[in-house]
Amino acid sequence: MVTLKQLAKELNVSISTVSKALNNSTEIGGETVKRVKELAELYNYKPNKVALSLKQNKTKTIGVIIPNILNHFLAKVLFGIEREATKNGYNIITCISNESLDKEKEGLQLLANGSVDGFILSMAEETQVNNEIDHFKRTISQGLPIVMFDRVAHDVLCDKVIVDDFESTYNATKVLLAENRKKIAFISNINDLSVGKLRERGYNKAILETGTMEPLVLKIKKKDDHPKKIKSFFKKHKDLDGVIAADSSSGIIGLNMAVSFGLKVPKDISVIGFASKSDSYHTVPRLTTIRQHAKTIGAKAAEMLIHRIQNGTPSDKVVTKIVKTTLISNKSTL
Amino acid sequence: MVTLKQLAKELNVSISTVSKALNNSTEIGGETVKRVKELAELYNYKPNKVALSLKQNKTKTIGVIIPNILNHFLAKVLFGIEREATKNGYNIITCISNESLDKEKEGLQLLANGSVDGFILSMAEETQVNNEIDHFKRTISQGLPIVMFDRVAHDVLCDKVIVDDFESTYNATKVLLAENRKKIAFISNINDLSVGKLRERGYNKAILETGTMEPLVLKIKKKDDHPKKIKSFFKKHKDLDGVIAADSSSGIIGLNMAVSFGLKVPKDISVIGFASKSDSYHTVPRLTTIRQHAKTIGAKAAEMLIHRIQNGTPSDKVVTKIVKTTLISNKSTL
DNA sequence: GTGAAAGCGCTAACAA
DNA sequence: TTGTTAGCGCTTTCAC
Repeated sequence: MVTLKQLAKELNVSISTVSKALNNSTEIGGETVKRVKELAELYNYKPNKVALSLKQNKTKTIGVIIPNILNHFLAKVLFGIEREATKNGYNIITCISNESLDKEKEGLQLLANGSVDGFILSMAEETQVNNEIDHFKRTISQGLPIVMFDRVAHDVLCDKVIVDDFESTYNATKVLLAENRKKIAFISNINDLSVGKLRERGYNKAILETGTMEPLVLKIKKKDDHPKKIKSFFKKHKDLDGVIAADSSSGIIGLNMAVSFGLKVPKDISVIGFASKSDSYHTVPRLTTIRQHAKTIGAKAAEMLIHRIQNGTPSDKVVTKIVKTTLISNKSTL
Repeated sequence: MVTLKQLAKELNVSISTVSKALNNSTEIGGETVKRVKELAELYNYKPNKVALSLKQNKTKTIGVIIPNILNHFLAKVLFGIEREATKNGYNIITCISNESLDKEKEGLQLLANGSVDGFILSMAEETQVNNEIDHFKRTISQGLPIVMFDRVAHDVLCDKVIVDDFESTYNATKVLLAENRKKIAFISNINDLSVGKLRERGYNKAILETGTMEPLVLKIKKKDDHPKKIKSFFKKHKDLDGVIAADSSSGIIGLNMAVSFGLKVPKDISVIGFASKSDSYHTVPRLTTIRQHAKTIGAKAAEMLIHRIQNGTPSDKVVTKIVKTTLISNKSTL
């Protein structure tokens, strides 16, 4: 890489002159500016990012700590973050915690050494289960702002972007009730997560409000064989006529399973699940889905963090943004 | 963040003494080392990464340029890269080209300013279609090594990690032929990509080798309604008894479509597709899949790049690694 | 209009 | 055993 020094030498001027010329300082004569710029262009000079970061004590880089990049929702949030960051001249360094508390801590530690100006993260499952939040607080008190999304810790004072999980399943359940469904189940493989619990509560509330129906919940563990679990659940409850799925795959598996049993969807049974558009293609008929607007969530989180970084917002002045879900009616409901 | 300077001041020693003490230099007396380490511990001192990078002229950071993070295969490769990188003390900065040539160039440019020690990338679709490779060559001649994976440019001299695309579909088609299938179609929504073309050729070869059968190919465009396209294709070819899908969703949609038509899988029709384990859950019966070992591909790519960075391998000495696919027989084939 | 010098945080050669 | 100094690449204040 060409440096200012080399340009200066070749032009027989000082380093500071070159620097000023390239930064369009009015101090430097027009002729000199021209000569400098031409040579810089010729050599494809780019200011060294590392030197700049050191000098200005900011990296224009955001640390993103994500529990699982194979989760379509989380990947899409990352996509949104990247886009917004790039738009604002920021890079992102990604750490994947793999749902592990230790890896999450490690990522935070590793980047809190001047590598990044702040963090965007969603808590690892293990972190939520153990309710560990000291490492977040420590990072913030070190002066590195955090924006949490989706799986957030309410006891950590920071900006947050969340989904209206409770309302989304409450409303979805209401839709099935309005279809006059009599036995609506709730299927979830994310029951250890805060968002999973909220979604279950939304469902429960709608069911209990009927006064006649009882919640019927299938909780699937990570290590289970998901299709198998769902299959036996269906076999056990032959009179099921509605399903609300809390995660992206249970709805798809559920619907396909129902079809394979010879049930007509949505005549015999309705299904609503959390899923993206491309996922909703994975069923015939197409799945009626709750969209979380993952990209918006990511973009919003990035926007909030960058705003905070650039304005030096006091760390006790925090905001929580709720991104509302949308119910997209496809052919798996009446 | 605490700096060496602050520690030195508080301890009444020089900065270099502190530095050496923390780096376990034998030059420094045991007592001093102890004092220094204790204070460093107390203040949770971490060497400033940026200063280190500047000093040592290497960042221990890898730039990853990926076309689309919502693609499960690519996301999984990224996962593999991240894991291997972290294992070796490297961070990754991710740029998403979104299949655009310009964004790919931009990402390369933006990070080739001292931000990273090298790149791992898969070409954007637009880049492949236009066959533009100058920006890669320029980056390499700047001294920044590149490792390409999956969608690679054969005319760029760099390390590569690829899949045995041709053989994978050739062999898969052979499997269906061995089942005595008489009308086997090939469905693809990635026909503009190098890998898509190779997969088609593998299928073609196997079909043509029968001497009696003709290739039957459905090419789906990005903007098409995929299920609709597949549906009408099935309607047009009622005697279809086998499907090879080149991408991760066509196989799933195809199988589910067949089931919804009342076909028995695999009795009436067999389906093989490229998909991950979690995707194969999205069909009933479970899809027989070609696994690409995405994580291995990512890990291998990272390993190769780091090796090259740390050993200063001459840029004309390159390696291509082929990661073989595996056919996982599930219930969508006999 | 141009240049010298300091300093961001760190390491390492050299001096004491 | 410890300290001084130079230097990584850059910006910016202050002299000239």
